[in-house]
Amino acid sequence: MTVRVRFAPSPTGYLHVGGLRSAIFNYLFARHYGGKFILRIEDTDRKRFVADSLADILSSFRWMALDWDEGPEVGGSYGPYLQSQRLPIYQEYTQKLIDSGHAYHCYCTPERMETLRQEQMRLKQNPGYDRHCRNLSAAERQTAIAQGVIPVVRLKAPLEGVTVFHDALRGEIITENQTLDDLVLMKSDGYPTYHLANVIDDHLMQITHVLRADEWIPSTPRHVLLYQAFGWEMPVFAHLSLILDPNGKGKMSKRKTVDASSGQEHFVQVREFRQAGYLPEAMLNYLTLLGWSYNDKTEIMSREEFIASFDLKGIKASPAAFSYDKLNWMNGIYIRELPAAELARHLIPFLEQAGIKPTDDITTWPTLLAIIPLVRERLKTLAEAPALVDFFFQEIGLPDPESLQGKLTPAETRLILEQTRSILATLPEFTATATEEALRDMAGQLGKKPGVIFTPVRVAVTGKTVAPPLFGSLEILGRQRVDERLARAIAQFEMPC
RNA sequence: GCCCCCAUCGUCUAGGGGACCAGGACGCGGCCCUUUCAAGGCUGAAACAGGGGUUCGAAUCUCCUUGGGGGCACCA
Repeated sequence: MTVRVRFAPSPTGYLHVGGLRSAIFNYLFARHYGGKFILRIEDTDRKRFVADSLADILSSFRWMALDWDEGPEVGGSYGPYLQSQRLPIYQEYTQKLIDSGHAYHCYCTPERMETLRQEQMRLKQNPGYDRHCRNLSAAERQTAIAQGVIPVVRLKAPLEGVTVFHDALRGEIITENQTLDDLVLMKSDGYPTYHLANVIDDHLMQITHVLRADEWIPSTPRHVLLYQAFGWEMPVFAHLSLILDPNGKGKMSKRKTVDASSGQEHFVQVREFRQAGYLPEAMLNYLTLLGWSYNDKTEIMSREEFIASFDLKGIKASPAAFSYDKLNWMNGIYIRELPAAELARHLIPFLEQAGIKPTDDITTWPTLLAIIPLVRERLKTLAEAPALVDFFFQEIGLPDPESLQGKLTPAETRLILEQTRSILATLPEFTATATEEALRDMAGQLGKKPGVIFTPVRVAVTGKTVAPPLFGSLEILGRQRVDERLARAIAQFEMPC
């Protein structure tokens, strides 16, 4: 039997990082066992439908290189893979349930359901359908139909006994049937609910393993009831623990937040991570290790290594808090491991978005490729690059005198800048080693520590107190531009402030 | 309120009766390297939620308590 698993998002919003992790687990599981990874779109809620969310899901998958074997845009022999295109199937199977006595029409209006719910809350009873229509007489049914009420179809859940299912991660989960109510299977708009569509499709698509989020555990017994009503064999269930907010309090938020103390933005949508300059490889690595582990040592694993070793045994049942700190660290590692040309290619869109055009004017401006060795290990995300390298590609503003000075006096600063300018102007070769040697000599002659005199030069040339390594930067900027920037910095000290 | 799930350093985790006065990683502190910032190296602080069992022996098995999380829609 070949393994067949699915990820089944509903297109009600952009793909969430929690959903992505479920997708990754399914994907790795399928690839490990040489099975099929199916993408099915559960678009049965017409009210919450978001038009471009399907496109977002697909593009997020492509970005992550989670290739699906069956689903939208690739097809497959168990389609269609959009539930909205499978309505006749659900109707057919619903009728079977009605015919076999496992389901019934319910004519209760939304208004009645609302008052019922409020009454139950008032009496501190458990909310749930009171089975009002479960045993309607023919006359009562006729009256409702005559009034033009469009019914829903409900499952006739057993009133006593227990429903048991086996979760691959947690063992037996037993539910008292009296805690289950008669859930809606078919809505009055003719669309199935998740519960019905999910069971029918998993069966028809021959899904062997259902790896889905923890939050589905409470409704699984109802799914089991449906499998039993249809007389179908159940898939293996494995419920994945939830991802918690970084503080460990509650399910990870659906909206981006900003951490008050660190200022770190807490992204939640896959597209946000992408825009913030995280690499898909890092996301895959981090997310897989959030809830699954290989051993007590390994932190960095490639996709191939994950595929080779991923299975249900390594999955933890307890929820896990998302750590942006650790993701940042890991993303930095992946950035550093990227070949220079590859990193440059990744960086270009981020630079362009910041108004930097690294490909323009390469005769007068430096090439991105030359800069990469200087900045590579300073990046945690791609989005940090523009602020670090902008001075290579565009003019800088007038350097701030206080930053230029550092701990020096204005007179000392000016002297250093002037001497630097004249020394660099006479250097036969404008290389990193030559400029460094020259400035170190100069420091010795001035009786200053080298680091002290590098500061004004750095600020003059880069406009920043924190910048890539100075001498490499000088070489890339070139003699003429360095000279111009030194001159402008010196001018700062010619007029009294 | 009712039902369900979970429980090792702040966080992610290793651990499945003796190999553990609990190992790794992120983060945090210190030192080294160093032109700033990083990166890197070394190093330090930091956990078995509590209480009953079972056992010669429990982080590991069991029960209870506590804590945390999730679910109770004509949403998925």
